[in-house]
Amino acid sequence: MERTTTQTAQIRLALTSQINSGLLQSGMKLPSERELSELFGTTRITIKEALQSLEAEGRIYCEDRRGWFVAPPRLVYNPLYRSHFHEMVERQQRQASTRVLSVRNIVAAPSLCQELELPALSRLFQIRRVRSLDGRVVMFVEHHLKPERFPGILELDLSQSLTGIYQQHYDIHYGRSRFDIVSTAASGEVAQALTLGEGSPILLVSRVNYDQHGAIIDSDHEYWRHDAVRISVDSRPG
Amino acid sequence: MERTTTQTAQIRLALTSQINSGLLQSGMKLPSERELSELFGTTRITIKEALQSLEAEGRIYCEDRRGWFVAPPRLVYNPLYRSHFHEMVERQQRQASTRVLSVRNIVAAPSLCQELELPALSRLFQIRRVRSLDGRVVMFVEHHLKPERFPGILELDLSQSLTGIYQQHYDIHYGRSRFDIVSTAASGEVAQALTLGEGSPILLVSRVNYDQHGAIIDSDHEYWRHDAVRISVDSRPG
DNA sequence: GTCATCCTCTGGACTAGGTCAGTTGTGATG
DNA sequence: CATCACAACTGACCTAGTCCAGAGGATGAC
Repeated sequence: MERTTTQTAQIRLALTSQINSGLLQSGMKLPSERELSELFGTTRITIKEALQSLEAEGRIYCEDRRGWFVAPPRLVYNPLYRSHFHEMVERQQRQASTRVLSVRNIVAAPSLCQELELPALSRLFQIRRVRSLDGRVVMFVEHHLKPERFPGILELDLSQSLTGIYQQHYDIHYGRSRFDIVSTAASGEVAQALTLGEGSPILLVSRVNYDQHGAIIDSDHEYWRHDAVRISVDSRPG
Repeated sequence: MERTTTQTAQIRLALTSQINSGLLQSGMKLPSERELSELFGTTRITIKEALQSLEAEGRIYCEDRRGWFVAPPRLVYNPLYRSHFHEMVERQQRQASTRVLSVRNIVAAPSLCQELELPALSRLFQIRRVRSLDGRVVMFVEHHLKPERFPGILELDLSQSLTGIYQQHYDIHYGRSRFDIVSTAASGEVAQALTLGEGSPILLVSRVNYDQHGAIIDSDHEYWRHDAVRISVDSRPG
């Protein structure tokens, strides 16, 4: 009974080398947990632990009751530019799509009032969308807009780029922006939208956007599948 | 047998409300997994799952064979300024410390050559350090410096701020910087240095630093405990 | 051809234990 | 009073299963 490393580490190693060698390619399905447990002569719990640590590394991902898949390369994303998502994705030779989940006129939660420097009990437009990369949902985003700046926006086709709509319909251009990144866990609607289990690690990018005159216009809360993105910031853009 | 939510979710809820209410304060130890499993009438595996999801959320953290603790507030960190770590921490009314792990003259790995725009097989100074926040190790960092720019630096006291040493001894000041953030998993030395299990989620901040003339001077790879930090970037610093 | 139905495969959630290896406090010993 | 050995406690790691619900394909009625 050798114990140079743990069993979990051995399974992890075996799978990573398969991926690195190209035998398991991006998007391919791994054998089922049951098959793997037989293959490695262990229990599903041990297999699951190995799989979860590879998931944490961003090498593989899980689709609920469908199986485990090799993770595609990360999307490179600079949150300083609120660029058109589709454009950014296409520049990286990938395919993007956006789906609107809901559109509402809500009373702002306290944390939102603070974030957008609003008085208590202000109203806001809330837009919830999911964005996919090569057919896989990678981000859930919640936008909150100041209603007085965007009359009638909720009637437009919001599966387009908001940046584009702002420019074309409201003559608003982005200026400064400010963002925070925290590594946290999916829960509730976020978990559901990203088809993740409750408690899966995700990356939350919260951004407050200012217009060309320095006034706050809206905020975004982007919940990214942690393995789908590489955040890249340059203090002096080329 | 009620099944409004899962058992895991109930345990998570019970613990979060205890933390929110202040009954469990920052840094306090939770009961052991065994105690909790008795308390909630379930098995250790289920308890562990709940604990891990709270860990992913950043509410609690685990110390190897010591127990689970309530996580302290996150450090706010702007990687665009390579500020003095100690200064930054103290501005946030926290306590910082740095420990040097190793100091070496190495042959650069291919990925490093690329990152620092070096020819193949270049030599580099490598400095490895861990940094603590209020006594808890929160970050493992690996610096790679161009040797020709820093003669004799390996003989200095490297538990100080590198930024300070650069300024005082070499008259080098930071200009532009560029950084990437990916959410990944701890392994090997990183896991050990941060006293994390293999496969625990961490935040890797990779930075390339340029001097006041725009020449590359060094790079850092910072491996952060994911629950210890909030990355915060403002495109127009106040 | 279309659509509902069923059946199989998947991971999700859970039980009920076990051994091992660090960590820590306690108490005896010098 | 310091120090060292030891026992108790901790999470790490593992076994060997059960039952459930969603996803997806095959099948068959219309």
